Amino acid sequence: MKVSTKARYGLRLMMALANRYGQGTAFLKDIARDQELSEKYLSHIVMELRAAGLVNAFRGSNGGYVLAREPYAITVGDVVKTLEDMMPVNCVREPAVCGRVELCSANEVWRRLGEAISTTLNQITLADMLAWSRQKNENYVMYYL
Amino acid sequence: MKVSTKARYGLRLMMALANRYGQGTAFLKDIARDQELSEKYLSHIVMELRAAGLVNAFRGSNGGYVLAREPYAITVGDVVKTLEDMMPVNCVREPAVCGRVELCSANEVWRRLGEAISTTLNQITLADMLAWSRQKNENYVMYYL
DNA sequence: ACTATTCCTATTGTATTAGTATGAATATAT
DNA sequence: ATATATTCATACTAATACAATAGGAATAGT
Repeated sequence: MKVSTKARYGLRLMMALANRYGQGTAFLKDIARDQELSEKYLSHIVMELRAAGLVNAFRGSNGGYVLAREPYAITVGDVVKTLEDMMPVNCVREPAVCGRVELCSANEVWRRLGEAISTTLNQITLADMLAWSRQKNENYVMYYL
Repeated sequence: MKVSTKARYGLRLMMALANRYGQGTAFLKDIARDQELSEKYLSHIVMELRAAGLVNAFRGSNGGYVLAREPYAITVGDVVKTLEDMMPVNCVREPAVCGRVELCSANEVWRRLGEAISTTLNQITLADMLAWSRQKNENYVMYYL
Protein backbone atom coordinates (compact mmCIF):
# COMPACT_ATOMS: atom_id res chain seq x y z
CA MET A 1 0.00 0.00 0.00
CA LYS A 2 2.91 2.32 -0.67
CA VAL A 3 3.11 4.75 -3.53
CA SER A 4 6.28 3.98 -5.46
CA THR A 5 9.30 6.23 -5.30
CA LYS A 6 8.89 6.54 -9.04
CA ALA A 7 5.58 8.30 -8.57
CA ARG A 8 6.91 10.40 -5.71
CA TYR A 9 9.98 11.49 -7.64
CA GLY A 10 7.80 12.15 -10.65
CA LEU A 11 5.58 14.44 -8.64
CA ARG A 12 8.59 16.34 -7.33
CA LEU A 13 9.85 16.72 -10.87
CA MET A 14 6.49 18.03 -12.02
CA MET A 15 6.42 20.46 -9.12
CA ALA A 16 9.86 21.72 -10.04
CA LEU A 17 8.57 22.41 -13.54
CA ALA A 18 5.38 23.94 -12.21
CA ASN A 19 7.33 26.23 -9.96
CA ARG A 20 9.06 27.82 -12.93
CA TYR A 21 6.18 27.60 -15.36
CA GLY A 22 6.33 30.40 -17.92
CA GLN A 23 10.07 30.85 -17.56
CA GLY A 24 11.26 28.59 -20.35
CA THR A 25 12.71 25.11 -20.34
CA ALA A 26 14.53 23.40 -17.50
CA PHE A 27 17.36 20.89 -17.82
CA LEU A 28 16.96 17.56 -16.15
CA LYS A 29 20.45 17.96 -14.75
CA ASP A 30 19.43 21.03 -12.79
CA ILE A 31 16.22 19.50 -11.47
CA ALA A 32 18.11 16.40 -10.40
CA ARG A 33 20.66 18.55 -8.57
CA ASP A 34 18.06 20.71 -6.85
CA GLN A 35 15.90 17.80 -5.81
CA GLU A 36 18.89 15.64 -4.92
CA LEU A 37 17.77 12.80 -7.16
CA SER A 38 19.66 10.63 -9.63
CA GLU A 39 19.53 12.21 -13.07
CA LYS A 40 19.63 8.79 -14.72
CA TYR A 41 16.64 7.59 -12.79
CA LEU A 42 14.75 10.83 -13.34
CA SER A 43 15.35 10.48 -17.07
CA HIS A 44 13.22 7.33 -17.15
CA ILE A 45 10.51 9.05 -15.24
CA VAL A 46 10.40 12.18 -17.36
CA MET A 47 10.23 10.07 -20.51
CA GLU A 48 7.07 8.43 -19.27
CA LEU A 49 5.61 11.79 -18.35
CA ARG A 50 6.41 13.00 -21.83
CA ALA A 51 4.83 9.96 -23.46
CA ALA A 52 1.72 10.70 -21.41
CA GLY A 53 1.63 14.25 -22.75
CA LEU A 54 2.27 15.93 -19.41
CA VAL A 55 5.59 17.53 -20.34
CA ASN A 56 7.09 18.70 -23.59
CA ALA A 57 10.71 17.96 -24.35
CA PHE A 58 13.28 19.76 -26.49
CA ARG A 59 16.39 17.97 -27.60
CA GLY A 60 19.86 19.20 -28.32
CA SER A 61 21.93 21.84 -26.67
CA ASN A 62 19.71 24.29 -24.81
CA GLY A 63 16.97 21.68 -24.84
CA GLY A 64 15.04 20.82 -21.74
CA TYR A 65 11.57 20.25 -20.45
CA VAL A 66 8.45 22.29 -19.83
CA LEU A 67 5.03 21.50 -18.48
CA ALA A 68 2.68 20.67 -21.34
CA ARG A 69 -0.23 22.45 -19.69
CA GLU A 70 -0.69 25.09 -17.05
CA PRO A 71 -0.29 23.88 -13.46
CA TYR A 72 -3.99 24.19 -12.69
CA ALA A 73 -4.75 21.84 -15.58
CA ILE A 74 -2.60 18.97 -14.33
CA THR A 75 -3.69 16.86 -11.39
CA VAL A 76 -1.67 14.66 -9.08
CA GLY A 77 -3.76 11.80 -10.41
CA ASP A 78 -2.53 12.54 -13.95
CA VAL A 79 1.05 12.24 -12.76
CA VAL A 80 0.67 9.22 -10.50
CA LYS A 81 -1.37 7.15 -12.90
CA THR A 82 1.22 7.46 -15.65
CA LEU A 83 3.97 6.24 -13.32
CA GLU A 84 2.19 3.42 -11.59
CA ASP A 85 -1.04 1.47 -11.51
CA MET A 86 -3.44 3.23 -9.18
CA MET A 87 -5.89 0.35 -8.98
CA PRO A 88 -5.07 -1.39 -5.70
CA VAL A 89 -5.77 -4.93 -6.92
CA ASN A 90 -5.74 -6.51 -10.35
CA CYS A 91 -8.98 -8.41 -10.13
CA VAL A 92 -11.03 -5.22 -10.38
CA ARG A 93 -9.86 -4.42 -13.89
CA GLU A 94 -9.22 -7.91 -15.19
CA PRO A 95 -11.84 -10.27 -13.80
CA ALA A 96 -10.14 -13.08 -15.70
CA VAL A 97 -7.39 -13.35 -13.10
CA CYS A 98 -9.83 -14.74 -10.56
CA GLY A 99 -12.52 -17.28 -11.24
CA ARG A 100 -14.74 -16.31 -8.37
CA VAL A 101 -15.43 -12.66 -9.17
CA GLU A 102 -19.11 -13.33 -9.54
CA LEU A 103 -19.27 -14.35 -5.90
CA CYS A 104 -16.44 -12.32 -4.44
CA SER A 105 -17.46 -9.45 -2.20
CA ALA A 106 -13.87 -8.34 -1.67
CA ASN A 107 -13.98 -7.19 -5.26
CA GLU A 108 -16.41 -4.45 -4.30
CA VAL A 109 -14.13 -3.37 -1.46
CA TRP A 110 -11.19 -2.90 -3.78
CA ARG A 111 -13.34 -1.19 -6.37
CA ARG A 112 -14.41 1.39 -3.80
CA LEU A 113 -10.87 1.79 -2.59
CA GLY A 114 -9.62 2.42 -6.10
CA GLU A 115 -12.32 4.99 -6.56
CA ALA A 116 -11.40 6.78 -3.34
CA ILE A 117 -7.78 6.89 -4.40
CA SER A 118 -8.38 8.31 -7.85
CA THR A 119 -11.00 10.75 -6.67
CA THR A 120 -8.63 12.09 -4.05
CA LEU A 121 -5.65 12.44 -6.35
CA ASN A 122 -7.63 13.73 -9.31
CA GLN A 123 -8.92 16.70 -7.39
CA ILE A 124 -5.52 18.07 -6.40
CA THR A 125 -3.78 20.13 -9.08
CA LEU A 126 -0.18 21.19 -9.31
CA ALA A 127 -1.42 24.74 -8.83
CA ASP A 128 -2.94 23.72 -5.49
CA MET A 129 0.35 22.25 -4.43
CA LEU A 130 2.21 25.37 -5.52
CA ALA A 131 -0.08 27.46 -3.36
CA TRP A 132 0.49 25.22 -0.35
CA SER A 133 4.18 25.24 -0.94
CA ARG A 134 4.42 29.01 -1.14
CA GLN A 135 2.30 29.32 1.96
CA LYS A 136 4.57 26.97 3.85
CA ASN A 137 7.61 28.76 2.57
CA GLU A 138 6.31 32.07 3.85
CA ASN A 139 5.60 30.69 7.29
CA TYR A 140 8.97 29.02 7.32
CA VAL A 141 10.85 32.17 6.43
CA MET A 142 8.83 34.26 8.88
CA TYR A 143 9.49 31.80 11.63
CA TYR A 144 13.22 31.50 11.17
CA LEU A 145 14.09 35.13 10.51
CA MET B 1 -0.08 1.10 -4.93
CA LYS B 2 -1.15 -2.51 -4.58
CA VAL B 3 -2.66 -4.04 -1.50
CA SER B 4 -0.52 -7.02 -0.53
CA THR B 5 -1.71 -10.55 -1.05
CA LYS B 6 -1.26 -10.91 2.68
CA ALA B 7 -4.01 -8.39 3.31
CA ARG B 8 -6.19 -9.87 0.59
CA TYR B 9 -5.82 -13.40 1.90
CA GLY B 10 -6.40 -12.14 5.41
CA LEU B 11 -9.66 -10.55 4.39
CA ARG B 12 -10.80 -13.75 2.72
CA LEU B 13 -9.94 -15.66 5.87
CA MET B 14 -11.91 -13.21 7.98
CA MET B 15 -14.85 -13.50 5.62
CA ALA B 16 -14.74 -17.28 5.89
CA LEU B 17 -14.96 -16.92 9.66
CA ALA B 18 -17.67 -14.27 9.39
CA ASN B 19 -19.70 -16.50 7.12
CA ARG B 20 -19.97 -19.16 9.82
CA TYR B 21 -20.08 -16.84 12.80
CA GLY B 22 -22.02 -18.38 15.66
CA GLN B 23 -21.40 -21.94 14.50
CA GLY B 24 -18.29 -22.70 16.53
CA THR B 25 -14.63 -22.79 15.60
CA ALA B 26 -13.15 -23.41 12.19
CA PHE B 27 -9.90 -25.22 11.42
CA LEU B 28 -7.33 -23.41 9.40
CA LYS B 29 -6.96 -26.52 7.29
CA ASP B 30 -10.55 -26.31 6.14
CA ILE B 31 -10.42 -22.60 5.40
CA ALA B 32 -7.24 -23.09 3.42
CA ARG B 33 -8.84 -25.87 1.40
CA ASP B 34 -12.05 -23.95 0.72
CA GLN B 35 -10.26 -20.75 -0.23
CA GLU B 36 -7.55 -22.61 -2.14
CA LEU B 37 -4.75 -20.95 -0.19
CA SER B 38 -1.60 -22.36 1.38
CA GLU B 39 -2.34 -23.37 4.96
CA LYS B 40 1.23 -22.55 5.96
CA TYR B 41 1.01 -19.06 4.64
CA LEU B 42 -2.42 -18.53 6.16
CA SER B 43 -1.05 -19.60 9.51
CA HIS B 44 1.25 -16.57 9.55
CA ILE B 45 -1.62 -14.34 8.67
CA VAL B 46 -4.06 -15.67 11.22
CA MET B 47 -1.46 -15.31 13.94
CA GLU B 48 -1.18 -11.62 13.24
CA LEU B 49 -4.94 -11.29 13.24
CA ARG B 50 -5.02 -13.05 16.57
CA ALA B 51 -2.33 -10.79 18.03
CA ALA B 52 -4.43 -7.84 16.91
CA GLY B 53 -7.42 -9.20 18.79
CA LEU B 54 -9.55 -9.84 15.73
CA VAL B 55 -9.80 -13.60 16.07
CA ASN B 56 -9.67 -15.97 19.04
CA ALA B 57 -7.70 -19.18 18.76
CA PHE B 58 -8.09 -22.53 20.50
CA ARG B 59 -5.25 -25.01 20.54
CA GLY B 60 -5.18 -28.75 20.58
CA SER B 61 -7.37 -31.27 18.92
CA ASN B 62 -10.73 -29.76 18.06
CA GLY B 63 -9.15 -26.34 18.36
CA GLY B 64 -9.63 -23.70 15.70
CA TYR B 65 -10.45 -20.08 15.21
CA VAL B 66 -13.45 -17.83 15.69
CA LEU B 67 -14.06 -14.17 15.05
CA ALA B 68 -13.38 -12.21 18.24
CA ARG B 69 -16.28 -9.85 17.62
CA GLU B 70 -19.47 -9.92 15.62
CA PRO B 71 -19.07 -9.25 11.89
CA TYR B 72 -20.67 -5.82 12.09
CA ALA B 73 -18.07 -4.78 14.65
CA ILE B 74 -15.04 -5.54 12.49
CA THR B 75 -14.11 -3.31 9.58
CA VAL B 76 -11.99 -4.02 6.55
CA GLY B 77 -9.70 -1.30 7.86
CA ASP B 78 -9.18 -3.29 11.06
CA VAL B 79 -8.07 -6.28 9.03
CA VAL B 80 -5.92 -4.50 6.48
CA LYS B 81 -4.09 -2.28 8.92
CA THR B 82 -2.93 -5.25 10.98
CA LEU B 83 -1.51 -6.96 7.91
CA GLU B 84 0.15 -4.02 6.20
CA ASP B 85 0.91 -0.36 6.56
CA MET B 86 -2.00 1.63 5.19
CA MET B 87 -0.16 4.95 5.10
CA PRO B 88 0.93 5.36 1.48
CA VAL B 89 4.25 7.04 2.22
CA ASN B 90 6.51 7.01 5.23
CA CYS B 91 7.21 10.72 5.49
CA VAL B 92 3.71 11.43 6.74
CA ARG B 93 4.15 9.50 9.96
CA GLU B 94 7.86 9.94 10.50
CA PRO B 95 8.89 13.40 9.38
CA ALA B 96 12.45 12.51 10.32
CA VAL B 97 12.94 10.51 7.15
CA CYS B 98 12.86 13.67 5.05
CA GLY B 99 14.53 16.93 5.89
CA ARG B 100 12.28 19.08 3.80
CA VAL B 101 8.89 18.33 5.35
CA GLU B 102 8.47 21.91 6.42
CA LEU B 103 8.49 23.00 2.79
CA CYS B 104 7.16 19.90 1.10
CA SER B 105 3.68 20.20 -0.34
CA ALA B 106 3.67 16.59 -1.49
CA ASN B 107 3.40 15.69 2.16
CA GLU B 108 -0.09 17.13 2.26
CA VAL B 109 -1.05 15.11 -0.81
CA TRP B 110 -0.01 11.86 0.80
CA ARG B 111 -1.66 12.80 4.07
CA ARG B 112 -4.97 13.31 2.28
CA LEU B 113 -4.52 10.10 0.36
CA GLY B 114 -3.88 8.16 3.54
CA GLU B 115 -6.99 9.66 5.04
CA ALA B 116 -9.10 8.70 2.03
CA ILE B 117 -7.82 5.14 2.21
CA SER B 118 -8.51 4.63 5.88
CA THR B 119 -11.86 6.37 5.78
CA THR B 120 -12.96 4.14 2.94
CA LEU B 121 -11.81 0.90 4.49
CA ASN B 122 -12.94 1.77 8.01
CA GLN B 123 -16.50 2.23 6.94
CA ILE B 124 -16.96 -1.21 5.43
CA THR B 125 -17.68 -3.98 7.92
CA LEU B 126 -17.50 -7.72 7.45
CA ALA B 127 -21.28 -7.74 7.85
CA ASP B 128 -21.57 -5.41 4.85
CA MET B 129 -19.45 -7.76 2.82
CA LEU B 130 -21.49 -10.75 3.93
CA ALA B 131 -24.62 -9.01 2.73
CA TRP B 132 -23.07 -8.24 -0.65
CA SER B 133 -21.81 -11.77 -0.95
CA ARG B 134 -25.19 -13.32 -0.22
CA GLN B 135 -26.82 -10.96 -2.66
CA LYS B 136 -24.38 -11.93 -5.37
CA ASN B 137 -24.81 -15.58 -4.58
CA GLU B 138 -28.56 -15.31 -5.00
CA ASN B 139 -28.26 -13.57 -8.34
CA TYR B 140 -25.68 -16.08 -9.45
CA VAL B 141 -27.81 -19.05 -8.58
CA MET B 142 -30.92 -17.49 -10.14
CA TYR B 143 -29.06 -16.77 -13.33
CA TYR B 144 -27.51 -20.14 -13.82
CA LEU B 145 -30.43 -22.36 -12.86
C1' DA C 1 32.89 20.27 -36.00
C1' DC C 2 31.97 20.62 -31.04
C1' DT C 3 29.21 20.45 -27.17
C1' DA C 4 25.22 19.77 -24.35
C1' DT C 5 21.22 17.98 -24.10
C1' DT C 6 17.35 14.36 -24.64
C1' DC C 7 16.35 9.55 -26.04
C1' DC C 8 16.70 4.46 -26.03
C1' DT C 9 17.75 -0.25 -24.48
C1' DA C 10 19.86 -3.44 -21.67
C1' DT C 11 21.63 -4.77 -17.40
C1' DT C 12 22.42 -5.02 -12.50
C1' DG C 13 21.39 -4.42 -7.73
C1' DT C 14 18.35 -4.53 -3.78
C1' DA C 15 14.45 -4.79 -0.85
C1' DT C 16 10.07 -6.57 -0.03
C1' DT C 17 6.87 -9.93 -0.32
C1' DA C 18 5.43 -14.61 -0.62
C1' DG C 19 5.88 -19.10 0.64
C1' DT C 20 8.06 -23.48 2.85
C1' DA C 21 10.11 -26.49 6.55
C1' DT C 22 10.51 -28.22 10.97
C1' DG C 23 9.32 -29.01 15.25
C1' DA C 24 7.40 -27.51 19.94
C1' DA C 25 3.28 -26.66 22.76
C1' DT C 26 -1.36 -27.80 23.82
C1' DA C 27 -5.77 -29.90 24.27
C1' DT C 28 -9.03 -33.69 23.33
C1' DA C 29 -10.52 -38.42 23.02
C1' DT C 30 -9.98 -43.10 23.79
C1' DA D 1 -1.19 -42.80 29.56
C1' DT D 2 -1.04 -42.58 24.79
C1' DA D 3 -2.26 -41.20 20.34
C1' DT D 4 -3.83 -37.65 17.54
C1' DA D 5 -5.01 -33.22 15.73
C1' DT D 6 -4.62 -28.85 16.12
C1' DT D 7 -2.29 -24.09 16.99
C1' DC D 8 2.20 -21.69 17.86
C1' DA D 9 6.96 -20.23 16.93
C1' DT D 10 11.14 -19.57 14.40
C1' DA D 11 14.16 -19.98 10.73
C1' DC D 12 14.93 -20.33 6.10
C1' DT D 13 14.24 -20.06 0.91
C1' DA D 14 12.19 -18.41 -3.35
C1' DA D 15 10.08 -15.18 -6.37
C1' DT D 16 8.91 -10.74 -7.77
C1' DA D 17 8.87 -6.05 -8.28
C1' DC D 18 11.22 -1.94 -7.63
C1' DA D 19 15.12 1.11 -7.94
C1' DA D 20 19.13 2.44 -10.04
C1' DT D 21 23.09 2.33 -13.29
C1' DA D 22 25.60 2.00 -17.85
C1' DG D 23 26.69 3.14 -22.41
C1' DG D 24 25.84 5.05 -26.33
C1' DA D 25 22.67 7.01 -30.26
C1' DA D 26 20.01 10.95 -31.93
C1' DT D 27 19.40 15.86 -32.06
C1' DA D 28 20.01 20.76 -32.03
C1' DG D 29 22.29 24.98 -30.98
C1' DT D 30 26.94 27.62 -31.19
